[in-house]
Amino acid sequence: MSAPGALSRSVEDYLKAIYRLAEEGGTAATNDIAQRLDLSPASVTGMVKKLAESGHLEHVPYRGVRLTETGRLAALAVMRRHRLLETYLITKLGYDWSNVHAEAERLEHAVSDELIDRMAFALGEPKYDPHGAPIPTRNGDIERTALEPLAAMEAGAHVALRQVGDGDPERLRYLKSLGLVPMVELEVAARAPFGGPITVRLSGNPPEERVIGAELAASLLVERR
Amino acid sequence: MSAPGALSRSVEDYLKAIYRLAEEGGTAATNDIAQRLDLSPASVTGMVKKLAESGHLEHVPYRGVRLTETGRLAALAVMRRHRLLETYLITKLGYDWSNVHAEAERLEHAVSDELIDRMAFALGEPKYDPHGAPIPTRNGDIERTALEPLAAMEAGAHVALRQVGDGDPERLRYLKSLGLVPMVELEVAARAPFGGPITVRLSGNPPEERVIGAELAASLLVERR
DNA sequence: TGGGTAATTTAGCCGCCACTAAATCTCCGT
DNA sequence: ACGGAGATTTAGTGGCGGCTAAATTACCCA
Repeated sequence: MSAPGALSRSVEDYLKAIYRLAEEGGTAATNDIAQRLDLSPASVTGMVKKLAESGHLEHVPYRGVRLTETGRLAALAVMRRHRLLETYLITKLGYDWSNVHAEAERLEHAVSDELIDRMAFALGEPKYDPHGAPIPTRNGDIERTALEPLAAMEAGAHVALRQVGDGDPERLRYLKSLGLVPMVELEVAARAPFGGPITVRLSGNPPEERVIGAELAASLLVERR
Repeated sequence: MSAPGALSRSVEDYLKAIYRLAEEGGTAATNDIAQRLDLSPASVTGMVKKLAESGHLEHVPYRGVRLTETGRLAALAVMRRHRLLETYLITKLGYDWSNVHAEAERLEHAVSDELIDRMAFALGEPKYDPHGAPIPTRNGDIERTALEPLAAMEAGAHVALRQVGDGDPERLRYLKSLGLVPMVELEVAARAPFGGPITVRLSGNPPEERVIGAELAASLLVERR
């Protein structure tokens, strides 16, 4: 739906979802894709066959799916659009970081590459979006970040918060209220055992402490200091 | 496709086309709609029936179509989105007025009203788009301009150019090269008979003359001075 | 190693929105 | 008043991208 020669909205959503799944867990299973896109597994099978025929991915029936280079580039183009849109909406139009996701999700299928490039220029060619996710370049290069979840850090670790998921507005509002935004420096003050909460100390004056549930801590990506 | 509770892209295109036709020539005939949207007349009949059932228009078979208030408001919402998008893209992102139409045409179906309102605010709530078309308000009010085509002016008439069509990039580039942009003051210097060209004098220093073909002159809307 | 369960695919379907071909209506001019 | 041209509608179809229900496959465990 974007510029000429474009893929359908559906196709773009599939490619993006498959890319993200591969990024996280290795192979993308039919079920995972269905869950991520809120579709029935049967629907996914159908689309996957079409995408295999169009050369966007390889499909071994009953096994899984892997993007081809073509598919990878298409997925990255969508992600570039999404992340630049989020950045633009927040920076230039006063959106709150907690609810830009939905708007970007619709626009990413409608904007042309020209518009995206103009936005990128207006923003000074940013490398990260406001949630800390790296923005792919026009050519499909993307920074391979080696971030770890906060949940994996041992007590005493010094880390910088680098990236948070952009999908859930409520969670984002909560994180912002805690001051947990990308680039904040943290020290892991304590870890409760058995999947309990993590306590972090914000480097401020005076330092403040935050207690973070295990699930939330698993979704915060940090870099060691 | 826009914000929640939205109409499909097709429906929005139909409503907009019908509104524009009614604005110009009174009733909107099946054939006119088909031509404007580049669809077969048979397709139009089908969609028109659906739109009648959904209460967006009244349809007297074999006669014509008229928008209901619901349909009118929906059409105006799309036009507001389109015109504000064009204004924003030109003003804030450096688009040329000759080719912003296609981009706006796609985006008008994807942007939320929140985004449009933010753009309007950033632009200072403009009343006209860069081609001179009035921008409907949030509430669906639109200025009823009483403009006449330049082609209808007699020799000696003093007019201001107020509005030009936004659809044809090449024509827009040509107009711009002639200095024929909205708000320019003109005097009709001469009219050739039998649908011949019109010569206008631009109020400048020194005044310059332009010869405009009849067809082009019919598409330029002016206001008497 | 044979089942049972969960994942996946197939089969058949539906809504949306186009299309062509054929039928029908309107209306104008003689 | 009527015949024909042109406009419009009906009938039947197709692609896209969903769905459910049923069949099939993979895999783990006893």
